Amino acid sequence: MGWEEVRAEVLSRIRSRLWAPGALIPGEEALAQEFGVARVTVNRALTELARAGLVERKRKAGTRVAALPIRRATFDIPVIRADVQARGQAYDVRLLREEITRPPLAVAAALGWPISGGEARGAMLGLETLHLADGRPFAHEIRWLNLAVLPDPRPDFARVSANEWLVAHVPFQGGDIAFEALAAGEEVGRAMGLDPATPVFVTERCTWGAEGPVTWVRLTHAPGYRLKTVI
Amino acid sequence: MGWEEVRAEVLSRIRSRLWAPGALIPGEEALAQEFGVARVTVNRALTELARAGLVERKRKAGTRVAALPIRRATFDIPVIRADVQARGQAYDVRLLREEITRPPLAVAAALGWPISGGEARGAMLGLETLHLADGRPFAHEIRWLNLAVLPDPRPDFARVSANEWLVAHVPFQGGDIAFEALAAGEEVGRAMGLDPATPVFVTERCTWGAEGPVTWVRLTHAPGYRLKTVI
DNA sequence: TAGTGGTCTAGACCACCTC
DNA sequence: AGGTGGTCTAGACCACTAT
Repeated sequence: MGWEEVRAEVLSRIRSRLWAPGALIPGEEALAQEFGVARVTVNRALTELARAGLVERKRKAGTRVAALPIRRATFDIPVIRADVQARGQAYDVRLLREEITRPPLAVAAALGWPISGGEARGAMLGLETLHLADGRPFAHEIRWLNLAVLPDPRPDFARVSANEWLVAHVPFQGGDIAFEALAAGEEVGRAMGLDPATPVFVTERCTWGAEGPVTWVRLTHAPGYRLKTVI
Repeated sequence: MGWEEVRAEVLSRIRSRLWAPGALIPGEEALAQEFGVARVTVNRALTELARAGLVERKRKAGTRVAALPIRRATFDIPVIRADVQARGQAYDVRLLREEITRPPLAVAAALGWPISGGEARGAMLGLETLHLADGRPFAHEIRWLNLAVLPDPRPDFARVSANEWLVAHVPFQGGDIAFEALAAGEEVGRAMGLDPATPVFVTERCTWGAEGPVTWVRLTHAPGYRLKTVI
């Protein structure tokens, strides 16, 4: 009996409500004995179930079936070029704007970028990019980059996607991502050839490295875009 | 040196490009020796990195740094009541419609429900629900339930949220989930008090159990909704 | 303080895959 | 066919925390 079988057995007991939500299940030692495996094997199985959100584990308190067995899903953050090519379409990028200036307040706030009044606020590299699939607008990208992470001279972002350059060259530690539905608006609508009122799927991402903010990105996807995953 | 330290060290070598994207890194045995730990400890660390999408592991071929270090994010599928209450708002539900009839073709197709012509297609339980936060529309839910998973008599879904009843009573094995941005439309707009053209964030979920389809849900979130997670 | 989960080790066998 | 990762075991110690 391997750890996957142990996990399956425990899972089935949870689903059959033999171990109901909120209930305490036997300790690792007891389960190991019952299943005839080493304790580490049970530990591995329960750790996986805990990661999936089906049980909650606490030292001394033991393992409980989650009161509300929340489902946890994982998805890969799309890399646009790969995404387009996976659909069998031709990928192309067009750099619409590139300038060094101070970012909007909302961007600075999200990144924790100094926003103290007037001149004190630092400049960032602002990029506006249109991603094309088979020549048609696929996504519109607004990005602000911390100049400190860029070499001098900086990469030619008209030729290299900023995202791909970053993942390959800038170590980063974490960030956050948010999804929402918005109207395209004037600026993006014009760039993508959409009515400003068109509902669009928007992804916003902040990334930090060891030495502070790296980049802020807002991706507006063309109508029809669906983010899918398996649970 | 524990497995987390090993993971951190390997991660730092990847980020510093000492081990560049696509490169083969030393085997577990070699790393274990270098770090002065057991091979299992290295294994644990590398397994975690593989799960995060930073390295790719294959037997015999060894471990490689991912060519395009895809970021993988995980998020908890929101449980509406918990979601609302976590915002410090009062939660309430209103059941707008409950009927046993044949689901729309799109729903049947998504679930793999028999759609052979006319009478042959089976009926499901259709629910339309409005979730309220502090008395204001928070989300609109359209749900189709496989009658075979329900007891007789069936639960009073005017009092118990279908979602919460399901997670507590119906074993399920998997499903998929998709997010998109749409216009609210006539029906949902009326229920939520929105202009039909309002962009809304929509979640669609299919769930299967051991004995076939369990449920199909379409959640329309009120404007301003953001799905957030950390990467 | 005592009990539970978290982790480590050394050795072993196995499954898979590339060579 | 051989090398690599995947897993198992038995025993041990540690860390956290409920009591």
